[in-house]
Amino acid sequence: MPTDILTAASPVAPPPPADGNPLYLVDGSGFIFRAYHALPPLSRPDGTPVNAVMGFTNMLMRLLAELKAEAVAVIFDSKRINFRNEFYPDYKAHRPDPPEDLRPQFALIREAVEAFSLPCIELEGYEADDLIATYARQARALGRPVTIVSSDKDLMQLVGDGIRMLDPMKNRLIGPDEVFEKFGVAPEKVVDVQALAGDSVDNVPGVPGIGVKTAAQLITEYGSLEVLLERAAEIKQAGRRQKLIDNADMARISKRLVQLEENAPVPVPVEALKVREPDVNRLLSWLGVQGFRSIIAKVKAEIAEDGTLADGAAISAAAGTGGGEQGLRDLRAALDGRSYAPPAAAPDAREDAHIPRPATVEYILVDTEEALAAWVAEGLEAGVVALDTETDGLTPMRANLVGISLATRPGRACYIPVAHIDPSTPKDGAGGLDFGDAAPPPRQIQAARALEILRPLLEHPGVLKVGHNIKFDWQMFAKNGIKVDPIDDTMLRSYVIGGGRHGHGMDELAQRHLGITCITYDEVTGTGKARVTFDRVPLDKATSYAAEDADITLRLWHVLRHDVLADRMVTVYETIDRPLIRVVADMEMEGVLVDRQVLRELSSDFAKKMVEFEADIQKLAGREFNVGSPKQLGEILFDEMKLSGSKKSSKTGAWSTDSSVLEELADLGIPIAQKVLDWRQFQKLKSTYTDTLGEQINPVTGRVHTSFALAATSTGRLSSTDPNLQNIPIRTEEGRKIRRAFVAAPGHRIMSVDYSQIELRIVAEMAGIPALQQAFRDGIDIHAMTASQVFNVPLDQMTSEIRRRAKAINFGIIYGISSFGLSRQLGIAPGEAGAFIKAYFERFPELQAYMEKTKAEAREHGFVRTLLGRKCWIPGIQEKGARKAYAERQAINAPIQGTAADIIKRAMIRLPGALADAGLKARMLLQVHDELLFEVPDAEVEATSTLVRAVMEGAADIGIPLVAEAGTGASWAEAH
DNA sequence: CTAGGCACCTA
DNA sequence: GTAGGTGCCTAGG
Repeated sequence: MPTDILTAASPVAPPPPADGNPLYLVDGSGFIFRAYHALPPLSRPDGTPVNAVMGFTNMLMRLLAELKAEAVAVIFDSKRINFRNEFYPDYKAHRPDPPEDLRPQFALIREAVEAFSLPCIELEGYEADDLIATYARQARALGRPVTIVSSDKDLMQLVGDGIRMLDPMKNRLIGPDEVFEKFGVAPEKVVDVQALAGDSVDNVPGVPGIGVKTAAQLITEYGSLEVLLERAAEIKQAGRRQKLIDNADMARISKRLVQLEENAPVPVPVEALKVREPDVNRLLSWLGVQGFRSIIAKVKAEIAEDGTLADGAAISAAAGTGGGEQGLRDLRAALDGRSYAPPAAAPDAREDAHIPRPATVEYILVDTEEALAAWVAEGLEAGVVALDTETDGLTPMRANLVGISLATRPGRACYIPVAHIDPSTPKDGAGGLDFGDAAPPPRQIQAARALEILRPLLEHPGVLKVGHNIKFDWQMFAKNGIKVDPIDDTMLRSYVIGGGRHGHGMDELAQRHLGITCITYDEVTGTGKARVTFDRVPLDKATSYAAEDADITLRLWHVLRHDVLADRMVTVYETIDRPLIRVVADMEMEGVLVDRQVLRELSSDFAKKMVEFEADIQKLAGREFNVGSPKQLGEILFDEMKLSGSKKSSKTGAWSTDSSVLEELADLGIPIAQKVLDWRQFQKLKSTYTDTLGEQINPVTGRVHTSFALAATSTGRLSSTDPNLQNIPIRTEEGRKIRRAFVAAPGHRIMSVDYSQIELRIVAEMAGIPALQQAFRDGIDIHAMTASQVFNVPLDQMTSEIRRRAKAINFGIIYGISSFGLSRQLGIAPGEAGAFIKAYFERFPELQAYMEKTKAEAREHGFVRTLLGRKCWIPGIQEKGARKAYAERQAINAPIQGTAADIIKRAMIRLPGALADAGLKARMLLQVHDELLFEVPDAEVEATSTLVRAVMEGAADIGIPLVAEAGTGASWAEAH
C-alpha cells in the first residue's frame, strides 16, 4: 500500500510553499556512464569517441530548451577518494577503470557544461551525490522545487517533499511511487534498506544473505534500521536472526556509506546556480568541433525563435507565400510590428547589470616564458579571452608585431612585448651610423617563442578570442603562421546594433558603455614630429595602454554580447558580419597585382598633358597663377576676366569653380574653362591614382593590399582605404586606362562579376511594384520600360533622350528623389523634374506608398531595416527643415543600398567554400559594392564564371531573380 | 603641423 | 537626391 506508507512518512511540519524558482541538479558523473553504455559508439571526424558527450549535450539542450530551466547546476565527482574511504577503505574499491573510449569523454563533458555557460560543480572529498543532496536540502529550505537529473538509485533517498528525479535517458520522472517500486519502502527508508542489502558495485557490504526484498520487508516491519538491529533477537528465522546480530556493525557502517551528506561545504551558493545566457559563438563553435550538426540546428532554431529574423530560409519562405510581393509585405509588416524604444540621447555611461565592474584592475607586464605559459593556462581555463596586437604601423600587411595583450577576465590583463627597442635607439635615417651607442632592448620574450607559447590558446577551438576590429589582429597572427579561431569582434557587435548612430571605435564605446576614458594612442606615442612607433614606447607605458585595450575589449564584449541578443540582432551578426571577417581578411592579404610600369607610363602621359594645359591656361588668363587653387582660379575668372555664372560660397566667400560652373562656361565657348576642366581631370588621375598606387605596392608581396572597413558605413556597405580600390576610374576613357594596371599573375585572368541592377530589383520587391517585378522577370531593359510607362512612349519608339531621363529618375528613386536633385541631374527646371516624379508615382503608386511608409518607420523608430534585418539608424529624422528632408532621403536609400550590401556579403561568405568544394583555385581580390573581382587560373575561367554567378545569384531569394554577369580579361579594364 | 573646405573618383 | 575616400590648398594655430 504505497499511499499509506507515503502518508505515514510525510513530515510532520507542512512543506514550505514550492513557489520558488525550480532548481535542476544534474548528476554529471552518473550520466557519463549511463550514456556511454546506452548509446552506440560514435566519434568525431578526428576519431575522438563522443557518444556519451552527445547524449549529455542532447540532455542539456532538452533541459534548457524544452524545460526552460532557469536554475541548473551540473555536478561531478571529484576524485576516486572521498570521506567515506576514511572509515571504510574498501568503498568503491572494486570499480574497474573506465573503458578506453570513455576516458577522453570526461573532459569533453565538462567542456560541454562550459560551452552552455552552466555552473559546473565539484568538490574534493565529496561525491556528486553529496553535493546534490546538500543543494537539494538548501533549495528546499528556500521553498524551491528540485529536480535531480539522474537515475542513480543512491539518490532516491532524497525524493519526496518537493524533490523528484528525472531519468535523463528514459525521460521518466521518479517520484515516491517509483522509489517504492524499486526499494519497497518510502524514500526516507531507502538508506536503511540499502544498509541491509548492501551494494556489490560500490562495495557496500550490508548484511550477507539479505537482499532488497528482505530488507524492505524487515524495515517495513520494524520501522527503521536501528529498531531492527536492537530487536534482532525477536526475529523468528534463525539464520536471518544470527546474521543480523553478527553483522550489526557492518550494517551501521553500510548506512553511513549510503547516507548522503547534506551539509557539504559547497563551493558555490545555491542562489548562484543560475542559467547564464549562453555565449552562442562559443557554444556553436564547440558543437562544431564535436560535429554535432543536429544540435547546432536546434541551437540555431532556438536563436531564431528567440526573436531574431532567420536568414535566407525565412526570407524565402515569407517571399513564397502569396507570390513574393505579398510575402515581402508580410515580412515588412512583421518587422514593423516589433516594438522598440524610440531613440533617446545616449547616456555617457550605462547602468545595467551586464556591465562588468571589477573591484581591482591588474595590468601585468609579461616578460618571461613561464609567466606567459601561466597566462595561456588562464586563458584556456577562462574559455573567452580578449586580445589586441601592437604594431609599428597601421596597415597590417606592412606592419610588424611589437607586442600582444591578453585579458582573461574583466580587470585582469597582460602585455607581452616581443619586439620593443630602447626608446633612445636612433630612428632610421635620423641618427646616422651610431647604432652602437643605442641601449640594448628591454627584457622580453622573442616574438617566435611567444607565438609558439600562445598558439595552443589562439588556435584552441574551445576558447573564443575577442578583439576590437579583430580582422587586423587576425592578419597579424596569420602573417606569423597562426590561424586564430574562433573569433569575435566587439566593433562589429556594436555596428550591428548602432550602425549609423554613432562611431564604433573602442575609445568611444568605452565611454558610452562603461563610462571609461581610455588612454589614447596619441598620449602613448606622441603626435606629429615627436611621434614614435610603438616599439619605442617604454614598457610600463606600453603595458598600461595595451593591457587596457584588451581589458576594455573584454568588458565591452560582455556588454555587447547581451545587447546584440536583447536587440535581436544575433542572426545578422552571426550569419553576415562575423563570418565575413575572415573572408575579407583573406581577400586583403591576397592583394591585387598592379603593374608599376603601366602606372609610370600613364603618369608620364598625364604629366605631359598637364604641362600643355597649364601653359594654355596661364596664357588665356594673362598671368601665372596656381591652377590647382580654386581660390586663385575664381579670382582670375570672375574678378579679373569679369566672367559671370558663378556664386560665392557662403562659407568662405570664395568663388565656386566646381565642374558644373566650368562646364557652363565651356558651353558658352569660353576656352579657359574647358582647359581647366581637362587639367583637373589629369591632375586628379595622376595624383590620386597613377602616382599613388605605385607607392602602395607591397615590397614583399609585390601586390597592393587595400583595407576594407567593415563598420564604417551607415548602410552596411564596406568601404576601402589605403588605398581606396573602390573608386578606380571607369567613366572616362583616360581614367579607364588606370584599370589596365590591375593585372593577373602569369597563367591567370582577371574576372569581374557584378550584379545587374540589384538596387532597382530590391526596390521593385520591397515596394511591391508588380510592373517592375514583371519587367525584371521578363529580362527587359528596365530603363526603357519605365520610360515607356512614365512618358507614354511605346517601346519601339523609344529615344535615347527619353530613356536617359527615365534612367535618371530610376536612380533618383534609389537616392530618395527630390525635384531639386533630379532637375540638377537632368539640367532641367525643378518644376519640370517635379512633374516627371509625379508621373512616375502615378504609374507606380506602390512606390510612393512605400516611401511614405519608410519615412514614417524611420520617424517612429529612428532607424530603418534592410530585408535581412540589418538596422540602419537615421539620425536627424526627428529634426525639421532641410535636416529632416536629408534624413528622409537617407531613410529611403538605406534599406535599398543596405539590402544590396547584405546580399553581396552573403555571396562573399559562401564563395571561398564553394570554390574550394568545386576544386577551383580562383581567389577573390576585391569587392566594389555590386561587383567582385577574382584572379582565376586560365584553365578554370569557364567553371569559375559559372560557379561564381550561381553563388551570387543564389545569395538571397528576394522574389524576383538576381542576375550576375561575368567578364574576363588580362586586366580589370578588359574584364569589366 | 592640423583641420576644414573644395574638388572629384566610385557604386 | 544615397553611400564612401583621397589629394590639394589654405587658414589658423
